[in-house]
Amino acid sequence: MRKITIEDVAKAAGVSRALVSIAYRGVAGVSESTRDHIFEVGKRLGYVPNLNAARLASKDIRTVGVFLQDLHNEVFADVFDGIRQVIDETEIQIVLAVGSSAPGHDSKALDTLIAARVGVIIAAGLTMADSDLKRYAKRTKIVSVTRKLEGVSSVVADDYAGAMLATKHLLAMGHTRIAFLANPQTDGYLDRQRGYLDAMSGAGVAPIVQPSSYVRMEAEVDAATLLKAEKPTAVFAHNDLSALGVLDAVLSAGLRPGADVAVVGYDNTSLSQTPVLALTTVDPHSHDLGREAAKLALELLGADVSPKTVVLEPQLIVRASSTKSLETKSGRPEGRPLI
Amino acid sequence: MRKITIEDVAKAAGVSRALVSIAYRGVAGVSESTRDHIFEVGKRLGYVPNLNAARLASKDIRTVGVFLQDLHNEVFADVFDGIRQVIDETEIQIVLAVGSSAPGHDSKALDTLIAARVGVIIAAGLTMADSDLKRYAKRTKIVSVTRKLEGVSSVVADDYAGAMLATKHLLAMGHTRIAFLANPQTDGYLDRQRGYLDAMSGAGVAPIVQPSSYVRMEAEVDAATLLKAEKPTAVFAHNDLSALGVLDAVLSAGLRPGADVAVVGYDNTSLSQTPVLALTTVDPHSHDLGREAAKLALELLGADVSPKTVVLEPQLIVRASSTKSLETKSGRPEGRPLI
DNA sequence: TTGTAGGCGTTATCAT
DNA sequence: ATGATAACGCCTACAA
Repeated sequence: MRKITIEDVAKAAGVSRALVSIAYRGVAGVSESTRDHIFEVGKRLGYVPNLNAARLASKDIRTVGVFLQDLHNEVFADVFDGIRQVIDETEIQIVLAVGSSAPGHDSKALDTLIAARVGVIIAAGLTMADSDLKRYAKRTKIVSVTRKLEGVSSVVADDYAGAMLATKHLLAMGHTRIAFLANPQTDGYLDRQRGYLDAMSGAGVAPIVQPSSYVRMEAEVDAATLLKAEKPTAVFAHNDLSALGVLDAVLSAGLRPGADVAVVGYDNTSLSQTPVLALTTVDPHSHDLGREAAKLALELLGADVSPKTVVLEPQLIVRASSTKSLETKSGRPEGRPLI
Repeated sequence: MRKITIEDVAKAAGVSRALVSIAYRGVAGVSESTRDHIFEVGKRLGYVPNLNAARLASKDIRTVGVFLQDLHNEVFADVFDGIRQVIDETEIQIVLAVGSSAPGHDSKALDTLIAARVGVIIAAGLTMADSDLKRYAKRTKIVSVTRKLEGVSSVVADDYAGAMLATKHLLAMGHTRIAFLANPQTDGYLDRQRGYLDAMSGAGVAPIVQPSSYVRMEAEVDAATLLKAEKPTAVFAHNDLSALGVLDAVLSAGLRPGADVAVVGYDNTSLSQTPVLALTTVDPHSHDLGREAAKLALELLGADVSPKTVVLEPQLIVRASSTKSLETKSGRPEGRPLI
């Protein structure tokens, strides 16, 4: 089955290749009648434009590249939904590249996007070093999502403020032994930790920081260590996935989440929204981050806009996992306790 | 900053374009010394091969397209990991396209892949009609994952057997009022329901089927309806995400999962593995499905292999959510009860 | 091992 | 509104 090309359609429709191209791109320059005719012929022949040829020939790129750090973390699915919602309203195409929980995978993914000659890259969750990211930004237009860097257009939630909210919530609940389960210190995401530290010192309470990772199982182990060594009455995890690990550790220790140990996550993934887990968390509005990033990317695509940063206000979502008074079994509007 | 091309590298290195091409493709035909020299020059100039041009020019495609139904369902992340593990060992590129929980999105995604002229498509979780899928299979080489269809190469777990295992497990636990929370009847995935039905009729027990969807929130509502109307002592959900909804509904009804109502899911996503949820489920070995699919795709890429079907044996994973005897608070090897 | 030249399927510029 | 014709950057025989 030979691939049919624009020429086949042109010949069959009795017009030039140029007209077929114009018709399929949806730009002005064809009469309605011939356009309809071209489409009819094209459909009959089963013509599908060759994107490779199109991208090679076209000057102004009609493609945005999207990088997502990890498909196992639903945050990135939320971000992607936002991106797609905006992009789908245009004629622009998306090329997707994904990393993994392993570091170093992200520069490989960016390389793929660059090799595809996308007009702009929306990168969500980069963990490469600042210097590397800046080097990439020099070669290509980049919109960084969730990761802020001077000189690079970025769309972020105010993680510092979000972490403040979460920590202050725990302080207000009367906790004094509040631990922070941290992400790797080298990944460029330290605002949550800073917010926690400043909220703690602002209240004159000693901080407890337990280093951990992005993997739930490791978070569980680290949380178990933490519980045994520090006996905190509250744990604030750097994201929802890790918070799940904390819940596990709390249960394993024979304690009751929400009652004996308050647990707070970050991201407001659908996981935390589940009544079974009822995880108190901070909502960075991931979907909106994606939307904003896409809008910014579209601007970038058109012209050379100077770097811009969009910051969204996070929101604290209080659920049963951090609410001691909720330890009874009675029904409640915002979720249910675990125990 | 003008994009630098293969010609720039050739000129700077004092060789022909062909040699540079050969060098970068990693095929035989260059002396080691000149290859090193070419790479050195290329790196200095910041040369990145243009994939669009490469794909346009090359006869034998070095690209596989991957379609994933829904980024919000971790099963597809597992499948993708398996695919990538195999593909990453080759020089072959992956082009990714994703659908959504909304139907009809998948044919659009496949179109993108076809437009990118990938050599073969690995499609995980297609929900289009059989007839549509067959039509696509006529135009392009397709490996269907999780969805089996005659005449199309596919890699699947034996869902019928898996559902049998799950249902028989519940029967063995002494349940007689076992309900099945079903996926949409139009999506091409009915084996799980068939397995359930046959296991039930085999035991001479009346089945209870509650239609539902892929969205957790809807599953929760449907499960609530089910609990009230049928008062089942066990619910087998078509996948883990829906099972989570069932857990929610059970708790909302003031019942205890595992003790009052046994809950079983399907997929063995990391969600179900979490001790907090401790969800009994069926493991379709998603990662292996991805691996097998990738291997098959690589074969297809090389030659015109006739359609082949790979079937993996699923495995029942028993956890606390379906084990009545686990309703105490004592420690246990496989997870912990919810209550 | 190295170089030459034609072609891949579009887009874009310039006429008409 | 339509058509002719260079690019676009790379691959691939083929020749040397």
